[in-house]
Amino acid sequence: MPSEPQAATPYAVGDTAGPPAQRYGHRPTMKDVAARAGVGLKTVSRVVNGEPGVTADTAERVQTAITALGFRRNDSARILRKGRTASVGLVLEDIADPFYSSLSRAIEEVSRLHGSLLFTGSSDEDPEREEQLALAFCARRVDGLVIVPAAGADHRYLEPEIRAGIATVFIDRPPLGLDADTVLTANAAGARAGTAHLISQGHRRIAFLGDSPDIHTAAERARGYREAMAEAGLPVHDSWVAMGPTAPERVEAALAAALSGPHAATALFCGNNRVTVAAVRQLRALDRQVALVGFDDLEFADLLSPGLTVVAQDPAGIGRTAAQLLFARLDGHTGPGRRIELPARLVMRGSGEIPPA
Amino acid sequence: MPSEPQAATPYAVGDTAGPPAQRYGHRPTMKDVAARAGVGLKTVSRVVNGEPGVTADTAERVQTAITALGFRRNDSARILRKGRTASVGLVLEDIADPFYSSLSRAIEEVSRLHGSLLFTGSSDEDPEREEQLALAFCARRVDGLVIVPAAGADHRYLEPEIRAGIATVFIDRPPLGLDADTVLTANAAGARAGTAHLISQGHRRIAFLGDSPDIHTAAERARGYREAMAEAGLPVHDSWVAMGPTAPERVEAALAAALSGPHAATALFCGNNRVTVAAVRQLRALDRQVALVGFDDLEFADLLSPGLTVVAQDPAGIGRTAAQLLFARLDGHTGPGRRIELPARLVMRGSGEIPPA
DNA sequence: TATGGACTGGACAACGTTGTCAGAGATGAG
DNA sequence: CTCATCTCTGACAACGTTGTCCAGTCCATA
Repeated sequence: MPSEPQAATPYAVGDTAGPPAQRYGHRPTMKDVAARAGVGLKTVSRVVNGEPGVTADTAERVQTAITALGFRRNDSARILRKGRTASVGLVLEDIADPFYSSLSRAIEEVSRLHGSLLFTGSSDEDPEREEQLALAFCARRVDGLVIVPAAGADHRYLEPEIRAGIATVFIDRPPLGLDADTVLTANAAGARAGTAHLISQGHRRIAFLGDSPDIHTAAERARGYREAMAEAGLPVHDSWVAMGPTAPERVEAALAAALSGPHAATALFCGNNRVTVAAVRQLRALDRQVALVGFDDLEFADLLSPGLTVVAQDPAGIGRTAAQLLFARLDGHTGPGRRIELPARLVMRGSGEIPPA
Repeated sequence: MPSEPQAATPYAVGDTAGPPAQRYGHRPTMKDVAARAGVGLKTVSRVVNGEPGVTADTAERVQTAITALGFRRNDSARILRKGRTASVGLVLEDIADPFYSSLSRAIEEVSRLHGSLLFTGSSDEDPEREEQLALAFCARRVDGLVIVPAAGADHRYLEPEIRAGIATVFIDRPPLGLDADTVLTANAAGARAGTAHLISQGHRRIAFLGDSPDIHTAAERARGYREAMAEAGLPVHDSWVAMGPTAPERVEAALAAALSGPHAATALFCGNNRVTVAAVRQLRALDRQVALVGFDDLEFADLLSPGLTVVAQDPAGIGRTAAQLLFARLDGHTGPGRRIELPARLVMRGSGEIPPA
């Protein structure tokens, strides 16, 4: 079984001793192709790139040599020479999260249309790792960056990069200390709509369980919740609001607190999909039917009983929009950062329509 | 709004006219740093790479110049010189599919420990796109490739690449026409176990709904199903087996066929998660309680009623194992391709334990 | 036959980095 | 004081590609 060494410095080219390029069992270069075809180096380049100025006859000789040697153009060298890398870096929280993987896919699609490849890295909500990843991408001279900011990250570290021309778009959460293109969901409005929906079903005591308030989306959703409550003239009891890490045990504790005591809530607004999943599991375990609206849609939401009422985001839309902003900059657009908010959509499936007990 | 041009050639560096490197608002190079610090070029290189042989005093002058100019080493050039790129390419079917995104995350983690960055691309089950992506990664001189073969792809196109030293690992499905490291789930065994479980619950007429038989995993799972049936001495009626595209409408039709007529099946084995989701939805719509076992676990499987019995794969394990094989090769391991099969696990949650009607 | 133009092919420098090697000072021994 | 040794530094070539530019060839025309 392979071993598992610690990386000295993550994201740095490993320091192999000895002469360079040794580990490749010799890669033929254009020079080799030229020698074999009996033509000049530049002629090979022309053939490879489909440039005009080569006789059909010569071109064919070159082609033959290329396939015979198994030549493949070295894009590293090409990149070095041309200055554009046709690649984009994507830093997000966790590619295994369906929300981010949908988003990633949308970015990939748009990138493909523009001929770009995609580097992806997960920050795990760690600002240091976000920075390492983003800067490693910059060192590779990606043309652009798409970043889901980690909680608490200060993005001024990107200033030299952006000045140097790396197009940068932030998604899901705004950057800190920087003006840049940003694509967000209308988190507060969505949460307000979700909460208002519960109120319209007759609920007066509604709990909010969300992620840490230093995560922008979590804070915004909490704000929307409070606004909706205030708008309806409803008080918010301390025991109803829990914000912090979303590990299932934490959610269970928060849920137990919210649903007990003299001020027991009759409905639940869950700040993200992890909370929703944990809460639904816990309610199932407790065998309690409590009204619930979650932020973020889930694949099986319609198959639960009752179906899960959610405030759905549009991850693919966010990704697509972000990528479009990015490539617009790469195509020459300049100007101050644009901020686009995509609406969230209330999807009623039953759990949010349970009346107060 | 940004425009959406068609890419001339996907994954090729865009042809910008004019002198190269123009779009960067000048990136300082080591030469610039050297000039500013009043030292030689190589000294800057030494400082940047932490090589010995530089006085603390000189090093500090260089550091100052670096931060003043916002210098960042150009890894493209470094790569060109050193020959190793510290990057890995991952080609899979669809990064938005939770199975593949978990897998991707695991590969990313191992890569990070080895100091490598990850290129990701989705083939959408199109062999041509798979090849385009893989070769584009090779042109960037990734050190290694991890590939989920698209249905019907012939992988001999990779021979020159592998000969040239690009470590290659196939996952989820074996390569065609090539000997290489491969990490698979024990698909047939898993499907056999799942089917046998239904049989042990008293079912005699069990349907199999799966993906196209030219997808290796689908074929293997079908084989496992047939083996289990044969082992129990049970016939397999034609109307029970449907293999093909997994769009919901197709699944609905197949399911209707399997559950009707004189040979109506009493239980269902679903060949992958997309089929399972479609089938569960359809059964719900028809309001029928039919025994069901699915291949692949689903996030909410325990929250359905009844809970979903599945044959669970271990995507993270597959990804981790594949990445370990890959880096073992990069660390010098040679020899013929290794083939590792990871077991699938039967998880009983209720839907597979419904008795025959 | 000479001349011009169109076309083809190749020599050369450059992209930004790193490996090699040799030079410049400083230090110590004889 | 000289020579050897050691430490630090920098000049230079090379990685594989592409842009520039010039030289040669071929044909048609004056």
